[in-house]
Amino acid sequence: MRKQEPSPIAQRLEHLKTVAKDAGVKLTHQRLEIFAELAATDAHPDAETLFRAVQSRVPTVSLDTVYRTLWKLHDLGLVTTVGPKRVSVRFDANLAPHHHFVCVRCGLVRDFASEKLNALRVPETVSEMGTVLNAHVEVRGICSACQKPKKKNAATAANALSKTPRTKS
Amino acid sequence: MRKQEPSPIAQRLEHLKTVAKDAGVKLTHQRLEIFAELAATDAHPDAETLFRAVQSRVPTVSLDTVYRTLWKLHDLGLVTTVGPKRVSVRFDANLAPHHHFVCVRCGLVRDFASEKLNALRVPETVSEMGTVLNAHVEVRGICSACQKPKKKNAATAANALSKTPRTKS
DNA sequence: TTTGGTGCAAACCGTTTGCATCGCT
DNA sequence: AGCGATGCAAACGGTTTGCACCAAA
Repeated sequence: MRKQEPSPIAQRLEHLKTVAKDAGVKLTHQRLEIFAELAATDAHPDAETLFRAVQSRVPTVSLDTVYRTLWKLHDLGLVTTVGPKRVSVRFDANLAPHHHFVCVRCGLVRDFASEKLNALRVPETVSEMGTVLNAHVEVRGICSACQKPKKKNAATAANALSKTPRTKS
Repeated sequence: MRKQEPSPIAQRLEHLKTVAKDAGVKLTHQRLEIFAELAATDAHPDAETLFRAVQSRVPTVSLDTVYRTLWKLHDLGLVTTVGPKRVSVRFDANLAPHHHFVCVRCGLVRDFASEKLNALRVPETVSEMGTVLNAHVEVRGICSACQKPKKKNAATAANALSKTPRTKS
């Protein structure tokens, strides 16, 4: 997946078709529209925003379908979600610069320190987006607890929420 | 979780006292307990988790107080939240490695690319936490739209959600 | 026909808010 | 007394789920 292609959106649609066919899921009109809408933006819309957008072209679509489609695409590894998890707000009293390890399976978030990473500089491009306050690295992975299926105490302190592990990748 | 330091927790509590006194907010028993609980962990608990923890020592506290306290501490700059915003899940169809600029005011999230940042390596410490899948940089700041108070189109495509801007005051 | 997808409405759950009370200054 | 903080319960809003219907294989 290099860049410089004329249309990453088209590519994404192509990828969608491949994966969908491969997985045996139907590519309905709604699903195509929803994915197309999402693939065409980098604004990381939420379900409702996508819903409204799609609705203007497919008036019969329902919000539920948007949700179901998005999670299905997520299961297929075609879309990701931003942030640690689709759950509650999480708080942090550590004001010192630090970074996050996020378990995509259980939602656990743990800090780690790194002088090197603290010192990283962001490209000037970002300045055009707004004033930078700070930056940190977010590492995604599977935490140790989640790797041993024996233990069920997945998140140690931050779970009790895993129903259908929406995780894919 | 080692504590060779003179205890960052104590430091945080000290900071809390200073800031609170300075801002003229009362440091009630509940607030102290809630903050202490949060300051003592790096597990980034959610409100309910903190609630349960505090409850064992202060059986009379209510979940509402935990919420109100946390947001108050947030307003005072004593705690931060993890993730883009305390709102809906946001989706992303961009599977290529990329990074995020997040506006802390309106919640806008935009992508930016950077070869250098793509190449960053995380310290080995992280491996102890779990298997690393990927890593990206999350930059926090104020987006251009939010900086001009004249325009009300804060998030351009990703808002319509700001009620009481919990941001500072 | 069988199966998966969709729409609708109700259920769920995390979070917020109105209001009366309580405690500190 | 005055005022902020708290607890309770109700309200809210985003997300999920059960169920019946529809469409494609």
